[in-house]
Amino acid sequence: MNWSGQRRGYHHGNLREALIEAAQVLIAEGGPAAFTIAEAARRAGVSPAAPYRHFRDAETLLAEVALRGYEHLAEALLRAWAGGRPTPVRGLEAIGRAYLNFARSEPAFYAAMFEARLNPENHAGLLSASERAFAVMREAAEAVASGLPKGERPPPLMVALHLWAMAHGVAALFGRRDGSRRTLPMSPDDLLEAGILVYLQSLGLAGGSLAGGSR
Amino acid sequence: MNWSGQRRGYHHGNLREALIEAAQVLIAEGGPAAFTIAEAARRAGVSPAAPYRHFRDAETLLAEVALRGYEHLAEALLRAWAGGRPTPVRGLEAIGRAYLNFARSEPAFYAAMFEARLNPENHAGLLSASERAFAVMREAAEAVASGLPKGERPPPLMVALHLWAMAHGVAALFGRRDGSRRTLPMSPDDLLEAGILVYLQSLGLAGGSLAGGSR
DNA sequence: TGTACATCAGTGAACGCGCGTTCACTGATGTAC
DNA sequence: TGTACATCAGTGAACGCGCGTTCACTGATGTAC
Repeated sequence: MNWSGQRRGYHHGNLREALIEAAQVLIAEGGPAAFTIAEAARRAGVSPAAPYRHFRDAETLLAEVALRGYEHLAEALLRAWAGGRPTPVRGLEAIGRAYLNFARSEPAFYAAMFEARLNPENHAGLLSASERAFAVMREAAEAVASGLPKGERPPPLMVALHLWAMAHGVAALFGRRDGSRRTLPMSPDDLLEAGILVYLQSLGLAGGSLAGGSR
Repeated sequence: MNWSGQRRGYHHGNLREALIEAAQVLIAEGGPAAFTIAEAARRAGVSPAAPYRHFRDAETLLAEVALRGYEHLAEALLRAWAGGRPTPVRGLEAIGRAYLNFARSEPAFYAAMFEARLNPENHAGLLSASERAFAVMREAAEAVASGLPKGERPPPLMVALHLWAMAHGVAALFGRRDGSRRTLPMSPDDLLEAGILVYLQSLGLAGGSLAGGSR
């Protein structure tokens, strides 16, 4: 075994992981289109044929990055939710922040998940992994809704979808760190947080005046 | 001149437009990565060198598609807004619908605009074109805000950004017509409309109960 | 109306490139005995 | 502990491919006179 990532001669020891990491670097630098098997192999210090011992083809490697992305996102959202403590509303806001933060701090995962145009049918586990991530938002929406009087409860699934859409929209439009980012009068974080607050207030949660500022 | 698009011998007559259209078909089929100058030339019935009489390089052609996309989007949003008639709130909802509809009915424009990773600095006019599209949302948000008592007005720019983010999020996550689309208990249109309604209600507009349904 | 000519949008051949993938192979690893 | 051997993760050379782009060229167009 090779636990520190150094080469040690003919056998790499950890090539599968090294290739995934190299792919992430390439994707983070230039999007899914910038990832090639040949370049990933080069960066892992290995011949261009070596990756085929670990992945059927290039798209399979890309799908593995996307899969791990969904898993990491699910973990991050679950951590942010924190079982709905201190309150479900706070938890929902934290989920939004975590989503945005994930998009920014893991651009390779994010791009593999949402910009690579992978067909989930061709990659076992991709769809279910994305569903596990969404399930966290759904759970949060259900907890929030259940805090409302029975006659005033919005459909939790709808609330979860709105949360996802708002977080995704802010992340996609304003969350990029690179040059394509637009200048804004407020940080993406504040923008998203304000959006979630406005939305939740409408449901009878997260009271307080909104006029005149985002916080 | 050639007003019907047929070739007529050595000179194409309308190659620039034919290339842009071919590019759109390719992008609609497989995203920005599926667009190549060579294939666009082939589809326009022309040698691979011909495009260089009209575009400096491949990225410039792609940027032209994105530019036109922003222009078409601005037009579509302006039409939907309709000067804020019958009411600003209705106009804002119509803008949301139009945005979503644009993403669906013009997948090539949409992908060139948001998935091609074009740097606006490298393509004159791109940034300002996107700003013109956003200006419509901003105008709508200002009209909506000005209908509120002075002390309760949210920052119109923030409202416009929230609208954009929500519409973009729904379009990106659920608006695709292809296989990567997730199954939903409601149409993307209804989802977005409900989201906008919930949001606006919080601002003291668009009254009515939201519990139990999306409309 | 006819002709000479400048313009310029096309051609087609060629280039170098990097990619994905396959193949027979080789050498390191680890296990059975 | 030592040895034979199966396994399998690597090599490196090769392939065919399609791309972006350049170049000298050609032929259609339209304008000046």
